[in-house]
Amino acid sequence: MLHIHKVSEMTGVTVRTLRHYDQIGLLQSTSKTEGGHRLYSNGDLKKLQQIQFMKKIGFRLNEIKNMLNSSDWDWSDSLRNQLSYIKQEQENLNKMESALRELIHGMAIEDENNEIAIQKVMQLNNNNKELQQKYRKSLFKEREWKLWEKVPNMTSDNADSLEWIALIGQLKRYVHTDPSSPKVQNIIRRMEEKRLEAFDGEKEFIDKLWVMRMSEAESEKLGLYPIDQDVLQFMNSAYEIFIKKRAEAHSE
Amino acid sequence: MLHIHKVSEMTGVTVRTLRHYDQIGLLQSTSKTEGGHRLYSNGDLKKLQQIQFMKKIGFRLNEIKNMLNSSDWDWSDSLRNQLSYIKQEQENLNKMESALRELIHGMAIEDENNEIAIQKVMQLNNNNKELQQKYRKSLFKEREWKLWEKVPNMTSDNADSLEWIALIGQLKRYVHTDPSSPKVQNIIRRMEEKRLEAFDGEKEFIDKLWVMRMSEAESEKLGLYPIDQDVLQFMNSAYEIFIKKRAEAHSE
DNA sequence: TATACAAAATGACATTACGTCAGTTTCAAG
DNA sequence: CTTGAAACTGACGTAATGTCATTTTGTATA
Repeated sequence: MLHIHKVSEMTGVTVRTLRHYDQIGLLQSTSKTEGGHRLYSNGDLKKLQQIQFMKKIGFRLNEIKNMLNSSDWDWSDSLRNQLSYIKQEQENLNKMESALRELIHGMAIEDENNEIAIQKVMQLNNNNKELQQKYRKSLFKEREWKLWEKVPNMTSDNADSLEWIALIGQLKRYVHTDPSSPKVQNIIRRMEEKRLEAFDGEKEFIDKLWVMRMSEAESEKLGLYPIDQDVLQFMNSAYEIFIKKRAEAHSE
Repeated sequence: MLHIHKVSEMTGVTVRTLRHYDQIGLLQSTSKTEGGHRLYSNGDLKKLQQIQFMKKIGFRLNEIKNMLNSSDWDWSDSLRNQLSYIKQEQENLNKMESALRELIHGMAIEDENNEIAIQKVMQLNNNNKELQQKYRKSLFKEREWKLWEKVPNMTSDNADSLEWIALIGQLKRYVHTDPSSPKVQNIIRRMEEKRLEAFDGEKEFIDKLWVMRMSEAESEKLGLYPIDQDVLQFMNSAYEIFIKKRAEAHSE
């Protein structure tokens, strides 16, 4: 069990940052002293290492949080991913090196008209961004895959799960109608009710469904949702209307 | 002459970012159309490339601005620097690769007790930060060097410059006294007067002196000021007192 | 056991480098 | 001379910390 300063020292992550990660629930120390001092375990260190990598390839903290929290997470898988990423990065740097050399030499000779070389160098930076995107995508996909693997299981032995599937199916039918219509709002209300009463293995599924709803914007960029984009978007706006209406009802 | 969208396309820097750089005076397009559309020149592209690199190694935008604006700036020098940086980065990645391999293998065998390996991997990240620091430092130093190269020149043919040197010398003598004392404040006042009446080549020097004053905090971290740290710090606090007093005098 | 002092905590506000959006103006092409 | 794409200018928003002020906790020593 390590106290916060020690962890900071070992990993180079500032104390402030660790506390922030705790606050947003990204990395909560396994235990605390009576007085509330954070005590980090070995597993916490692993998680932190994960976080560092995911940050490096451009994930936002809340995205990282979602992915790490979703129980199924394999640290050794991730390490292999990291290794492969590094190798790609190496290649990229090699390209960068020759591009720079070219530019330097070109300058000596012509000193102008090297726009093309400049472009080359700068676009290699983008290359890097693309690389990050690629790895983000692959991490995402891996996770999605594991998620949907569970669905058939659920459907087979549980009436509740069947209703979920049904609800999504219904929603699908109304995709091109008004999301504030009573029919749609009823479906949403039912979904919200079910969400609240959910438990156990199913809870996990439903939470994920909700997480997906939340990160819809991001996922659109990646274009990899198993639920059709439009259904998700529709569900999203319908849900927002639902929440708003309920809030209004409450305040009266 | 390229319009903003084209530049964005070529370099992967967003349009918003380019406008931002213009706004803060970091990269103003060489020319504009009558209607105010930005037109970027070849030189602007070079500057942008510079900016990208300096950002990569961790400079803040306003630091970059200061360094690029200070007339003496050699693009080919910088390219060589970039090349050398890249090579170091490659080495770093190699280390990272073997550290990761070690970790992956270690996991298969013992599955615990790999704290040391984790630490290794994470500290390689810091290695990267250190590398950046190192290159920041070297860029800084190069610039400082060019700056102080000018001082003898100045002193030789200009009474004003001599007074500057003298003022700094005087300040040095009072370093361990009260910065709000009349003696010190008089020196500061004289400096401020001279700063305001400065012009031409000298102006450049004085501006730089002031820039240094401003970025004292940052430079302390780097620990590379040609003017002794304590003198600068002293000058800084004395100047702040001076400004405050003047403001009070005004408001009465 | 009391005391003192480093290190931890919490909370609030600041900062950097953009993104996003809204409303307006400019430009090039037909 | 119009018209649509692309540029412009604000103004406000955001993410991931940094910074600072104040309070608590843990431990080493008297």
